[in-house]
Amino acid sequence: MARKQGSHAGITGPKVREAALRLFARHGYAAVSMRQIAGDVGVQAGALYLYTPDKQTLLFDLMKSHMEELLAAWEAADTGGTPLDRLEAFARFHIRYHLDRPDNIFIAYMELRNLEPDNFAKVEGLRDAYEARLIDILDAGQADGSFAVPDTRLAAKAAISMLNGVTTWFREGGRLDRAAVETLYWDMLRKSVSA
Amino acid sequence: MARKQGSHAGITGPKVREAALRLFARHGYAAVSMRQIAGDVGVQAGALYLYTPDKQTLLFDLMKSHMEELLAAWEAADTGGTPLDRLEAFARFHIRYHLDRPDNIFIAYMELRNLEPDNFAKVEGLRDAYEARLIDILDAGQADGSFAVPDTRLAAKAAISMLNGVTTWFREGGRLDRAAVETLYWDMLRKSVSA
DNA sequence: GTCTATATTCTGATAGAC
DNA sequence: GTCTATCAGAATATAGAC
Repeated sequence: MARKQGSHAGITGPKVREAALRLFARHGYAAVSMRQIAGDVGVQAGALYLYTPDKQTLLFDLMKSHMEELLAAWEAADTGGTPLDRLEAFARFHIRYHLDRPDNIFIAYMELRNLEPDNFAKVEGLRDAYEARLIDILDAGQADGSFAVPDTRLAAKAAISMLNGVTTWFREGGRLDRAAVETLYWDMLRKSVSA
Repeated sequence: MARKQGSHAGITGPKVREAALRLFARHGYAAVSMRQIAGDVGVQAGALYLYTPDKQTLLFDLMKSHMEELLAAWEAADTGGTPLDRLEAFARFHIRYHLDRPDNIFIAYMELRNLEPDNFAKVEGLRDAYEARLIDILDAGQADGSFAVPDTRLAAKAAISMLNGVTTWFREGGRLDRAAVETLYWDMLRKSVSA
């Protein structure tokens, strides 16, 4: 990365990232111009290039940061216990984390195809690492008989797809509140892997 | 729609739609230029405007057609029976239909944000109509005690999210074949709504 | 039914003033 | 650290020849 690291670490750098995240999530990477991002931040288009070498790197940095923070947050949230305990912790963590950051999950799952091959491979690796945490839990439950999951790799993908879906429809102040949604999803997930 | 209906109904019209579908699914609506579509079909960019009034209408027509065909196909596939029978039919139909048309579901769920408000409302209405078919099945099962689904609207969304996920990772000739995938997903869905 | 040519606007990115 | 000015190319869409 050719960005001048730290030397412009004022307030504008983070604002550029925030604006890019919001706009990419809302309209898609390809549909958003550097001028739009600049306008949102309140600077001219040329000024963006003080904070990122190019548009592609801006997207990649956002996705990479998101996945790394997601992984670190789960490591911190995983308190151990029985496979069932851990699966519940995972489900509730995943929903809560993503409802707090709807823009992040949007770009993490929808802009993969706009990454250049090298960047794609790196982000996909991080995503696989996160999925592997869930597979480990399912394997443990399958081994001790608390789950009946014939294919834990497929089940992990199915579970994450289901949980991710919540961000596409949940709206604050709607028919169901966060706690209710969290519990309803956990209830379905728990039963779906039950013995 | 200002397109000259039928008068150019040779072979190029369908080819334009096929190329647009494939390219939009692969790279995203905003990232694909009319020149790329034209190049893929083997005509010049200007010639596309004989088959569509503009790029936006091309996207909208693809999404609308897909949703209408999906609805009609399910109406034909729904053979009735117990709620459990119908849910199994729905799950297997949905997976099979979408694995046969990966490009369609890709744009149907990822390009909504690129539709203009009027077009968005129409496509969302069709999507809601499809979802309503699943809600009906869940309601019936909840009423006769064969399912335990406290919130059928949320459950329908969760189920469709889970089933849709299959298109993001399934590859022909991979570790699992279609029949195995279909059965594994159905098994999870069945348990997730079980009493 | 497709072509070439073109109008107009926008794109990502850079140079250099202040 | 942000500005203005600008480059070179690509975007959608149209006009009119054949």
